[in-house]
Amino acid sequence: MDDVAAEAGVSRALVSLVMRGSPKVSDQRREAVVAAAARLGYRPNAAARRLAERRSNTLGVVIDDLHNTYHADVLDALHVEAEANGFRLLLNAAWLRGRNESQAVEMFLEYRVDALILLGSRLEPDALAAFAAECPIVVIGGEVSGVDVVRNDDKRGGELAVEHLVELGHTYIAHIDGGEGAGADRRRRGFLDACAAHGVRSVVIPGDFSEETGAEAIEHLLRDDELPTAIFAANDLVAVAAIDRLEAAGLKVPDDVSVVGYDNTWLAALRTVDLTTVNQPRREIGRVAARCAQQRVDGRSSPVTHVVTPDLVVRSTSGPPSVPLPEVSRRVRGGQR
Amino acid sequence: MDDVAAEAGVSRALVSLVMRGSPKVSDQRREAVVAAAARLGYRPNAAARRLAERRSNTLGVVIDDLHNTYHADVLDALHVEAEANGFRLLLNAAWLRGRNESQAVEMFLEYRVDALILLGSRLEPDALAAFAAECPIVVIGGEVSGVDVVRNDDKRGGELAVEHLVELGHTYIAHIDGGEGAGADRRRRGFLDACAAHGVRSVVIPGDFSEETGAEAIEHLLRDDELPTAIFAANDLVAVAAIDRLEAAGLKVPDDVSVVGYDNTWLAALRTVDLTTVNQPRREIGRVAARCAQQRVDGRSSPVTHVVTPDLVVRSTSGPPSVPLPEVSRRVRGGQR
DNA sequence: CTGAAAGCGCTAACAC
DNA sequence: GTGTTAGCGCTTTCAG
Repeated sequence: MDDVAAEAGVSRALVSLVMRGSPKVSDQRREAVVAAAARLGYRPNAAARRLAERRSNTLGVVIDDLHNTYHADVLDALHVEAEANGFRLLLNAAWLRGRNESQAVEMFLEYRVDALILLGSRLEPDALAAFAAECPIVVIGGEVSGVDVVRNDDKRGGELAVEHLVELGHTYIAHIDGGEGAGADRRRRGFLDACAAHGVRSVVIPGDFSEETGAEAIEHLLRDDELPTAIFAANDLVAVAAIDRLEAAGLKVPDDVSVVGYDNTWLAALRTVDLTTVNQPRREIGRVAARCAQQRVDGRSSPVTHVVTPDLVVRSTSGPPSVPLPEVSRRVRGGQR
Repeated sequence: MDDVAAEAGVSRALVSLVMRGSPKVSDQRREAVVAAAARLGYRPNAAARRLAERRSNTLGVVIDDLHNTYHADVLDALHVEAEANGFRLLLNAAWLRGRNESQAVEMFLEYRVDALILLGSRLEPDALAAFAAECPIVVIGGEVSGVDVVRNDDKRGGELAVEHLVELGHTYIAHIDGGEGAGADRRRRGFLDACAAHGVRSVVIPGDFSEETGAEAIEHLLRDDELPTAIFAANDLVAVAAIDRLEAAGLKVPDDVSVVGYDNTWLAALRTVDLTTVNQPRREIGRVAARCAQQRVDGRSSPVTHVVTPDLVVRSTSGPPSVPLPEVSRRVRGGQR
């Protein structure tokens, strides 16, 4: 830095001002400094800067599972918003399916990031609380208390799926459960409540968020006397696996069975798949999370929970049930179109 | 740190030694220091440390496209290997499809990472060279010179696909090209060379790595008088889109047309898809890249290119052609199984 | 093992 | 606008 100052014929302080874009520098000198820096190949040292400054202007983002493309969309929005607020993003993935999440968080704590954003955290509440005492934390998609949380309204999502199917005329709907997965219990709750509210029969098949679950659930259903005419899966992957198994059994989707997923992932949008699914407004989630972190950095001390509203994306895996409908329902169906 | 030293009743230097795990500290004192640190909630400041140390013990990883799940696997391996060598990984995604890659790289340069790993870089050779002058760079999947490169042998991959199809008895094979995509030209080269070597008819349909390409290519082929009995797609996504379009046209895969993809992504492994595809040894790629970076940090100055060998994963989208085969070939087919 | 001292590269006050 | 003076929190060196 001294070298740059010498090269530009100014003081080191002036160089410092230019480097962080202060407005109170004359254009002439600014250019001289920039030119000198370029000539010398000077690049400010981030470590030194953050040591001298109080804050790092950096948000640490820990991603539970990089394989989940859903996270990527949230990150996009997060990045745009963070950038707009003068923050940089530093990522770290919690490899090995959550095993190293603490490590990832601690690394960022040592880096003294201004705030931490956890995408799909599996941290124990205790561990999370301990970390939250050191640094503002925003959890996306989680359910913990004591930290900021941004998530979609899974219960409403479950309701949306059921409402859609009921409107199509279905009267017996199955739900393939997501087990311990994030939001799975709320999705189930929404499913059950909506089924009860609309007076349709329902059944819940236990499972998790995996592909195997989808196939096994169908096996399970096929053993019953009566197959539901519609299935609401805990997420898109399960839905796709279920469809695969249904078709292997000679059933047509949506003619014989309708299937609805959750998350509106990249997979659901594939034309081969073209899955009707509940969409999480990822960009909004990212935006809200970034703003949330910003506010915590700016001093707000009490954590809040933001719930964003999901919506339904109707594609080609849902349709009216194949059983002949009574005249009345048929008219309703027509009105739907 | 002074506080911890006081609390533990030792010198600050000793605390420093303990914090970075030096072996020449008695267990007794070490424990005293650790306990004191825990009691005070002390956490070393990474910025201060890297300012004082020469190196940062950190590798910066820039990911071109987080939506590409292929990268996630490479990262896993990268992380394991880096960790084993005492390195930490810091990620940054080049959002907006390559537009911000320079920014991401510069950020890491300011952080003074020991080396940079670029996953799927789209940087101009000039820009890359400029960065490489400041910090060792390893490009994964690229093709540039002047930096370390780790990539799979795309040409061999193309050959593998053709060899597999020829063994099944195919005599007219189409290739849906990957255009400007990474490695696409080499895949095409391998395809053409192998077709020539085995004396089978070939046709190349231009495209890129997108889903649209797969569908359009099939439209294109359907307009011809004679449909190839097998298709080698530039990547898995294209292959899946092609299969979709083929089936929409009433053709069966693999009965009427065999399809082979490239990359062995998560998508190909989905049971619904079950795509025969060329597999890139991601873990090996990750491992080699980490080792490469390590060596550069340790002093090796001349960049090298590592080419790892792909292999074929045979699944259910490839099979013998439907046209009746002469007796001779039929026996070959049998021998294959 | 300790204690002291110097310095990593930068920012931040303060006077000029 | 500019130069000066302190540190930021840690590592490192070196004598004891």
